[in-house]
Parts: sequence; C-alpha cells; structure tokens
Amino acid sequence: MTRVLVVEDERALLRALAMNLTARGYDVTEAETGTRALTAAAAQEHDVILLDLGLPDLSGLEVIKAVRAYASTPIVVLSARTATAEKVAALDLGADDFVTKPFSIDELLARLRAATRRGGSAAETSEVVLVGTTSVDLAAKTVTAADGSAVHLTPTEWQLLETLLRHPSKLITGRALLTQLRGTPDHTDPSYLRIYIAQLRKKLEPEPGRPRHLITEPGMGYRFQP
Amino acid sequence: MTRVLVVEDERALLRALAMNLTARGYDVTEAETGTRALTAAAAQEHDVILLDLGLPDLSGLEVIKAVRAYASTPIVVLSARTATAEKVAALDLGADDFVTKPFSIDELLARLRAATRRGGSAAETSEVVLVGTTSVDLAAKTVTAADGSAVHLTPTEWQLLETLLRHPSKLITGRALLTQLRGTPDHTDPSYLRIYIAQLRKKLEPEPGRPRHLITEPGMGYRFQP
DNA sequence: GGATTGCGTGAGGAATCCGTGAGGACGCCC
DNA sequence: GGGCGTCCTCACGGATTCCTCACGCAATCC
Repeated sequence: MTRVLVVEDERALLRALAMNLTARGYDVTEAETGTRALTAAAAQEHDVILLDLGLPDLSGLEVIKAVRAYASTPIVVLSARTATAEKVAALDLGADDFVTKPFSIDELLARLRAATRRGGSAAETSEVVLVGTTSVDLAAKTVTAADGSAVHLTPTEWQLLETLLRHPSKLITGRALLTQLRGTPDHTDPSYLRIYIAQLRKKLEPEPGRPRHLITEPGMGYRFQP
Repeated sequence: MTRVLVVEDERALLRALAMNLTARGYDVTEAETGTRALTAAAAQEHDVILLDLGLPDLSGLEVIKAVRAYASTPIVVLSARTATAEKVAALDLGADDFVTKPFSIDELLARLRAATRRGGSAAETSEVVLVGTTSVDLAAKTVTAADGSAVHLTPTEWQLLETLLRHPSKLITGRALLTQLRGTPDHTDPSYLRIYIAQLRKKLEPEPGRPRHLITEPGMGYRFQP
C-alpha cells in the first residue's frame, strides 16, 4: 500500500483529498501546517508527499528544502498560483511535479502514480535485488551472502553494481559505465572496468570464472541477468 | 520534472529556448558547443536532448553518435537546413525527431513532449520488435526465441539488425548497410554482408533457408518484413 | 541454350576484446 | 611514520569475433 502525506491548510480540501485517496487504496497521513508536515514526515517514511505551497506557518518551499535535506521522497506540489517563478523555485528545490488548482482528481491521481513510480516507492518496495544466492540491498548499501555473512564493497564497486542492477537484463555499454564512474566521457580505458567487474564477480558470483548474473557481451558491454 | 539539455551555438536563440522551456516547467541545461554538450550529457542524465546541427566545434552528427554510444536519451534535432540527406543521416544515427527552422515554440514543445513520452522519462524503455516468433528488444539488446531461450548476437550482427528493424518493410541498399557497418563508404564487398545476413537468419528465422522476414531483394538490397 | 551476374554457405587465419595477476600511487586512520 | 585500503595502470594468455577467400547454385540477360 502506498503511503501518502497530504499537506493542505484548507480543511475542507484536506478532507476531500484524504477521502478520495483513501478510497483509492492509499494510506493517507494528514497535516494542516508546515511544522506538522515535517514532524509527520520525520515520524514515518512516506512514498510520496502531496504539498500545498500556501501554508500558514512555513513557506511550502521551506518544507521542500527541509524534507530534501534528509530524504528523497517524491514531492508533488499543489498550488493556486500561476506564477512560474514559484513553480520553478519549487521544482529546483527538488519537487517532482506540479499541479495547479483547480485540478481534476484524475489528473492528481495520475501524477501521484507517476511520482511514486519514478521515486521507486521509498524503502517499502525494498530495493533488495537477488544476485543468485546473495542479496543486495541498494537502499541500505548492504550485501549478504548465502550463508548470511556480510560482504564488503568499495565505493567504486557499489556505483558499478548499482547501475547494472537498476537496469535488469539490459545491456549497458562499457562506455556508459565508465562515464558513470568517472564523470567524464574521455579516458575510456576498458581494462580499468574489467578489474571492477572481476571484483564484483569474486564477491557475488558462486563461480567467478563462470559468471551467471554479471554477464559480459563481447564487444558491447555488460548485463545483469536476474 | 523533465530534464532537457539544449545545445545551440547561437546565444540569443539559446537563451530564448532556455527561458521558454524553464517557464514550461522543464529543468534546462544549456550548452553552447558540442564538447560542452558531451560533458553535460555525461555529468547528468537527461530526459531529452534538443540539439542544433550547426555547431562550431563538432558536427551535430558526431554529437549524436557520441551520446548514442552510451545512452538512449531521446534526441530532437534542430536545423536550419532543408537537406533531406542530413535529416536521414541524423535519424539513422539515432535521433528521434527533427524540427526545421523557423519553427513555432508550440510545435517544438509538442515534439519534446512526444519524445519524452516515447522515451519513458529516462526510465526503462523497451523497444520490442517482433520478428516472426522471436522478439527483439533494441534498447536492452536482447533477443529471445519462441521457446524463451536467449539468443546471442555479436556487435556487427546487432548493428545490422538494428538498421533493418528501424526501417520496417523499407528496402535498404547493401551499400548503405556496409557504410553503416564500417563507417567508410569504400571497400564495398558484398560477400562480407551476406555472411552476417546469413548469421541473422540462422539466429532469427524459423527456416534460415527460406527467410520470411529478413528478405533479400536481388540486385537491390535487403528488407525487413514485420 | 550458354554465359554472366548475384546470392548463400563453409572454413580458417588475423585482429580484437576480455580475464587475470602483479604492482605502484594516493589518501586515511592509528 | 607506519599500516591499511582503495584506486588505477600495465602486460600477457585465452576466448571471441571479424574478415577474407573459395565454391556451388539460382536467376537473368543475350
């Protein structure tokens, strides 16, 4: 069940939103002020936050900034204003989408769905990926082997493994992996990449010599096979 | 929020585009040269790239090729030229759409929306094409046979199959395929091409001796029949 | 009907790419 | 300063892929 935090000072609209979302199967938390929104956001992890910009105590922009300081929860902003400056500011601070009043409930639901889909649905969907018998938690950054022992990965290994695991069974060019690792598209030495692939295989594959999940496509790149 | 990378050497036009797109809720990254475009593209993942073909340092086509080497970001090309040859070259290199100057801002926005919608907002995009009973995913670079088993293709086979599949039921000259494979228009040995067509038929067609989808037009070239 | 042209298939050497080991450079903690 | 962990480069054996050559066959042209 998707948990949504609704922040709206206008009481009638808040109740209407809560009822609609609850009826649609959402787990709704209500907040009437900015401070209550922050305490609610801190108390429980949500999958998406629906935030009205016009709040009595705090500016909606401040709420966005405060939430973004410790979480990457998707935020859908709700505003009556049409000023693009505010819209841009909200989006720049890390908001994910923008709905202008008046809005249809269908449009709002669509945007909520889009936001949760994009956001990966917090930790609830458990970003645990199974690589054979070892489990990888992308959110917690932990790897546990089949016998329960912890496996240690270096930062570079993590970055490499994460990009591979986030695109299951999709081929990723060696060049793409290198640019992701280094930030620059130049210096494309493939030998550098091979070593870290080898490291990952040593730590994750049952038979590093005969990989079954971290597969290399000769001349093309690498692929994670679930 | 849609992230768009705008590549345009004419400064006034670049600013005008950036302002318009920002006002529309896009997250805009600006680049005035081809090299800056490549570094910007490598630094951050974008949902769509708006690219002017007339750049001072690099050819726009080179930018397309460089980006396509490691990412499948949708590319909308912007050009003052009406030459269809350049248009075809850009689209063959992996551009998604083409807007000719002068253009209306509304048309440009519509095409950007279309490109991002098609691209699935930088998320997984599976471009699945059915070749008889086997399915080909051009984005993931995977081929699965009718019985679900995976089929392995070499880089050259992929490049050949991709150009054929991207122009369904359209005849492509052997010469065009060869130049696409090798990069140079010289050395057009047709026997070299036949081998890879044969390989593809072996791996994709139910009866390689009697091809039904990878059809040869004697004296002209090849054609993919869906 | 004969000759020519173009296509399909097989085999094999050359070139490229990948896996692996060893080892130095750098930053960090004790 | 010493030890440790990580990053990054280089070199070499092995596997995969590329590309050429040669030959049989079908269709077309004269």
